[in-house]
Amino acid sequence: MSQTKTITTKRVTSHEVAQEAGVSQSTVSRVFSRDTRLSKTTSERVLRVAGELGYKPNAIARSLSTQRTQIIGVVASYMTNPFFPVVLEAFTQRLHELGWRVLLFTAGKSNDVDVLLPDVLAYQVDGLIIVTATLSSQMTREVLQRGIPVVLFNRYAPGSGASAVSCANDEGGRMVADELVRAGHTRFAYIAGRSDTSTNVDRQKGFLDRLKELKVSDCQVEPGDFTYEAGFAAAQRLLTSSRPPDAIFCANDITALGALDAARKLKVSVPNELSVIGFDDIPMGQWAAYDLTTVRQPVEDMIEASIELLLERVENTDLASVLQFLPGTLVRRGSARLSP
Amino acid sequence: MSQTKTITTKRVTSHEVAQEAGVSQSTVSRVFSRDTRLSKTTSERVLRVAGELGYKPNAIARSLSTQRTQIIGVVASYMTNPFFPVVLEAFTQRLHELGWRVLLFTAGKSNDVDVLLPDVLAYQVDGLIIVTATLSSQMTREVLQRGIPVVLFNRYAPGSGASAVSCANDEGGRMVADELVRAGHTRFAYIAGRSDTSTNVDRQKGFLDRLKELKVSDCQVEPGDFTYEAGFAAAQRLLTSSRPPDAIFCANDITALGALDAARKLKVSVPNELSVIGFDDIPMGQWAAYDLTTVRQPVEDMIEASIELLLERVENTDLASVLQFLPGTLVRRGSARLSP
DNA sequence: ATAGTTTGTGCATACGCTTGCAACAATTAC
DNA sequence: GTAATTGTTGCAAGCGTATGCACAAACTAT
Repeated sequence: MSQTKTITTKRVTSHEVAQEAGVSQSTVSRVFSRDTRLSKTTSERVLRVAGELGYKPNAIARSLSTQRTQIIGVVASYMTNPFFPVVLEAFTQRLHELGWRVLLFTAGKSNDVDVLLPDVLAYQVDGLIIVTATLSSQMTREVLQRGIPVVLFNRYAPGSGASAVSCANDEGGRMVADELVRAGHTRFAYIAGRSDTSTNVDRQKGFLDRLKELKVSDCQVEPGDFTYEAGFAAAQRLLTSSRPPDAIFCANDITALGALDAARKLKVSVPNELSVIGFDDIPMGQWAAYDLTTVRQPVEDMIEASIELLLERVENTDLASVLQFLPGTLVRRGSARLSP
Repeated sequence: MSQTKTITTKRVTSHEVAQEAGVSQSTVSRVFSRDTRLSKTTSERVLRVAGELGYKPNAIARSLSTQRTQIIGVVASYMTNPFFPVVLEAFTQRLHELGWRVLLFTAGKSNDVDVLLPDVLAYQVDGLIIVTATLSSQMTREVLQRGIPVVLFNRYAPGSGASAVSCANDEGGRMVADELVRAGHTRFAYIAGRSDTSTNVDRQKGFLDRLKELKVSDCQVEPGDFTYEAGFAAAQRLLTSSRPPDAIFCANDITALGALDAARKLKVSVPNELSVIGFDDIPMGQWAAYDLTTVRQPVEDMIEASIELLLERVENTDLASVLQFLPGTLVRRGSARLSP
């Protein structure tokens, strides 16, 4: 009378597999932990039975037992800046390949990671990657004290105890200054990002410092917040001012795109009358409408380095924190008039 | 001689809190489960002690005990299409507000969710949201059989047993056809997305069906894959053909942006000579350079509906699956010449 | 043949929490 | 005053897996 296999929701446990295969639960466990000393025969039999029953070890139970969740908490937001989604996707994929899972956290409007963190910690994440926002030094200490290593991506906080991987932003800024001056530009502007980020501070400082070194004093700084809208507005202000710049360096690419659109709207010819350079190298920079010259962050390498730093410290909690800066490279496209 | 508080990594458990507070472990547990019948005094004392010791209930242990992880698995990729990051961020945030956590999965190049899923399931997620890619009907059945409800977002698979929330794509396509015809366009084109997605199929079908109903037969269909590059290439082909269209409907916004850039490059005036309409309403459509007319997906409502559908089924596994289609709305901007 | 190894498996406990049930104290009813 | 009721708390048994230790069997070495 068995018309169909009854749709029992009951989960299959290692005990049931053990019983069915005529071995102990520990043996089943060992089969799935790839414990060595196990006879081929039992091992195969267990695997076969497990397959038939549709058994998969319960990661939660395993986590409780091993004191390791294999989960990495990732804090990321600002998804409207195309740089972050791409980074998030790459992190997730790579970590997955390496056998780790990603618990995702998004800082809301408040951008207050400190509020999120207790929830993250409750899930006993083995490590923490912070792609967006910063966390208070107090919170960082608390996390690290629990033995959970933290890696900041694309930002850093020296003395916090958290490791960090970032692009060499100051050098990037200096490089841009060099190139623009060398190509004969004379009136400069910098459209800033949020002033409370190391990213913006360093890019700005590198750019301005290098200009000063090159005896250039003519550089206006417009405030911004890393958005397209800010870039558009700032560029509009600059280009309609009494003394418009002939070169604008933007805190990031999305800001630069805004600046380019402002130039287009004002019929300022790029790159003849105006050079625009961004920072990040997001995919959209390559679009025909923009063809953006920019400083490329070595994203792949940065992610690889972040993961390596993190996992090292998951294995060995005693390792000291490390700040790592990877050099960016100038990508020459059509939005800036540069010497070859 | 105690120079500094020793940095013991040892986690604080409810037992320690219990001991310190002079109560049983169960009492501590009850305090944190907001169990009612508890005297104010003990409750407060426990909370105070817990605070001093920095105790937070271990969510993993709790999950094992309650058979509920409070974790929702989310599958999302294609982060280069700005539509998805925004959706992902919104999902994450909303679920977090409601007390759930998000385990993120990204389908790699292979786009094969079926491979990922066992890993997802091992973590005993309480529910599954699939924003990107589809999973085989066999896999769906397997998941549902384990009592894990699945909601597909922005796609659907009738008969699979998975619930789904999607925009009314066919209606959207019809609406676009209506508007374009009404405004007097005569030569139409559709730049498609990936042909194996319900999203593309329905938008295309709605558009073409409605054109036919309106006795319009002049409509070319160009293949595409939901990317900017595809939109650019397809539009270029169309606009340089012997009989270029005066209206292009694109499978999604990012494709439409590519089409617009192709038009700009070819000096085809928009919207005078050519109308372009997209689908999604991504933030970039509002940019000055594009000012894209498009069909807006009611993302907020769709997300809210998805979550409601999912959580209902987490509570009550017996509920039947539901397909829900929410109407999109036409956002009139400058990229299309339409009647008011 | 005997002692010493190695190999393969089971037993039992731990991981940190939830929760049904029992027990006790405090209250109320009579 | 005793009995019934209510309000608080503790006891103990899970949840599903990992793993140290013990033990039996199968080999080596002598």
